[in-house]
Parts: sequence; C-alpha cells; structure tokens
Amino acid sequence: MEEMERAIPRATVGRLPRYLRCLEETDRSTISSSEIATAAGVESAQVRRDLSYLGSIGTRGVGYDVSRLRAQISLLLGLAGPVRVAIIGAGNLGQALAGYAGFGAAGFEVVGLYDKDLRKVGRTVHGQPVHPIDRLEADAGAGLFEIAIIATPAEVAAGIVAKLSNAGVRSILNFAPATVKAPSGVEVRTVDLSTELQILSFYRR
Amino acid sequence: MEEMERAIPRATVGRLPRYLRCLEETDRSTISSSEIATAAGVESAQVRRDLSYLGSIGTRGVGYDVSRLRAQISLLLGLAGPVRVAIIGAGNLGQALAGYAGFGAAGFEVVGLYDKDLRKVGRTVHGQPVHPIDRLEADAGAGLFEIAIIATPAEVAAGIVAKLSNAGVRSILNFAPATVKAPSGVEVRTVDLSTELQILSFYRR
DNA sequence: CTCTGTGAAACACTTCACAGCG
DNA sequence: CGCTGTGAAGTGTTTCACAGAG
Repeated sequence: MEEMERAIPRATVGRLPRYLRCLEETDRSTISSSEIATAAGVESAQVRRDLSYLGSIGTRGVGYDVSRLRAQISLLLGLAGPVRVAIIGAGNLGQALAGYAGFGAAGFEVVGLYDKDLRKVGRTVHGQPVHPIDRLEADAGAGLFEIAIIATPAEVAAGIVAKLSNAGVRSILNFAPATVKAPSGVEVRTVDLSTELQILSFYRR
Repeated sequence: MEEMERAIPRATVGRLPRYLRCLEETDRSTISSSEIATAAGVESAQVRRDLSYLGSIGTRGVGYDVSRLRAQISLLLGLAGPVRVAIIGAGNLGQALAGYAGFGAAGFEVVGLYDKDLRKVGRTVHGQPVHPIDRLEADAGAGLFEIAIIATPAEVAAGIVAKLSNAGVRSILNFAPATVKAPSGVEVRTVDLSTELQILSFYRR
C-alpha cells in the first residue's frame, strides 16, 4: 500500500522556499496570496493552491498570518531544527562552499568536508575539519549529516552517490557536471554551469 | 500572430544538454535511444520523443548517428558559434566564475566583468577586464554578449535584470538569492544554494 | 465586501504500445 | 527483426472562476 495522505507536488515543494523568503522579508504581520504572488513572481491562484497543501490556515477576507505561515512552511520543509550538511571534495568549490556564510542564516550547519587527498585530511578549511573519503560511508551511515553536497570531479560523482545512498542519505546536491541516476527514494539535484548556459543559449534571440 | 512551427517544450530543452554530454562521452558512431536513456537517466521513450522535435533523423533498426545528432542538438541550442558571456559583479563568486576553465570547453567565452566598485574597474581578473557597471546597459545594447551571469548581492539583482532586459539581453543566469520576475521574452534562471538545500531538506527522512 | 480554498477545465509533459521503415 | 517515430492514454501542474467564510 502506498502512503498518500500528504502527497505534496514536487512543483509546490520547489516554490515553498521562495514563499518563505518573501515572508522573511516583509515586516507586516499578515499577507494576502496576491501579495506573496507579486513578490515571488507567480500567480495568486498558484500561491493559494500551494498553501492549501499545508492544511492551510489563511483567514478569508484577510490573508495569511505571516509568522504562523513561516512556521508551517519551515516545519514542512524539515527546517525546524538545524540540518547538517557534509561537503564531499575539498577542492576549490568545496572550500568556497565551506566558507559560505549563508549556511548558518538559513539554518544549515556544515559538519565537515571529505577528500581523497591525504595531504588535505586533518587540516581545517574555514574552521571545518577535512576527513578521509574512506570514512564517508560510515559517517553517513551513523547519521552524522542529513544532506551531502558533491563538489568532486565528475568521474567520481556516480560512485559517491552510490555510497551515500547505500548509507541511507536521501538528499544530495551535486555540483559535478555528471548525470547521475538517483536511486529510488533518494533526491539528487544537479547544478551545472555548462548545462545552465546551454539551456539559456537556446532562449537567446 | 504567434510563431508556432517549432514549439519545443521547455522540459525537452532542459534535457538536451544531458543528451549532448552523453554523445560527447561515447566513442561509438551510432547510438540507440535506450543507450542514451541509460546514460542520461531517463526513459527511452522520452529520448525518442525529445529527439523527434529536432525533425529527427534516426535510422530505424539502427539508432542515431552520433556526430549528426551532436551537430543537430548544438545547432538547436545555438551553440554553433561561440556564445559570449558577461559576468555582473566582481566579488568572490564573480571572480571564481571568471577563472572557471570549463567555459571554453563548452563553447562559451567570457568577455568581461562589470562592477560598481571603481577600485576594481580597470583591473583584470583571470585575464578578464573589469568594467564600470554604468557601461553595462550600453554594452548590452551594443550586443557585446548574449548571456549575462548575475553574481551581485541580492539587493541589486532586480535592477540589473531590468537594465539587461531593457537593453535586449534575453538570457540571464542569476546566482543572487533573490526572486526576480522575468520580463516576457527574457529567460531568467536562478540558482541559489539555500533554496536547493531547503528543497532537499523536504525529501530527507 | 475581500480574500481564501477548491471543483473543474485547461494545459504541459510522460509513458504506453505499436505500426512501419530499413 | 530491431529500433524509430508517434497516436493515444495517462499523469502532473496551472489556471479559471466562484461559493462561501470572516
């Protein structure tokens, strides 16, 4: 039997962070769907439909209570407590990510980097320890982090995804320019500069 | 009257770069839809449907001619000649992007950075000149680049998008954590770390 | 009277399944 | 016979439009 009580569409999940940001930027205590819509760049009916999945509690004639709605969305996105993030690969990108101050503000906590190069292991990068890549699977299995960010060369990305998903990690952000098939139950989001530019190239002129 | 001859679905455009990469990685001269599908992590029917929008020329019983197909996809994505890219914002991210070697390999050419800080203007970053931000609109209008990458603080992102689209730029990659509404006819793709992590947080456990 | 929540319609995208070409 | 190309069916998402709560 399938679980189907709270089937929130992927498209909706993808927009909730945007709504959350709008809510954080306003100073009013109540906000209507069309105000959120304008700020988020979508249709107001879309906002109402999306928020209705939260078992929503807007007030007709008024709108949504900002702090209540923030709490609801944060809860749904699993942002109630701190979310721990591991960075795989301590090269240029991995180090830049480790130093990114935005993590804390958004409730994420970097718990370490993993690298193959033993000369890097044991050092710290922006205050974060660099661990040997051999320890990755065990640490993942022990539940030391919830989300993994892959910042390795493309050749090894698929292997890392396999290890992580074996160890029970369900959320992976992949910055390697490689197409990796997500094992079922695992969400892999790939962000690649060349891919983005190629898509944009289609839409020019 | 609307142009409708070649309405290629956005979802298809988003997958073409992946197919292109598979084609670049194979050493065979012919390839079937299910082979592409396996490599790209999608269904074979999806590949055939997507490729059929290219006015496709597979050979029944055989598959697709790799070099022919590469040429077709490149052409459709507008990658036939070099595509010029400007980087707006010469801070950490902008500088890192300017130094990213992957541009050339994928047929993109960085033509310069733009920054508000006059102390940076006139310097070069990884061989790229830094121009004053005032010149952005004129340079864009003069057609000096096809794609703009926004690597500025969030506060100024919306204004930059407005200037660029005024000047006729149709393709924008936005790394600022800001929701910008794309003027019609302009494609804006936003990539933001916090948003990605928040989405992934939903799918953990 | 305003603004939510939601059936129902419209639209977009994916998958099935098979006719038919090479 | 193998594999493409595509009608048709299925699924997911957006938009319309309005009943009804506050």
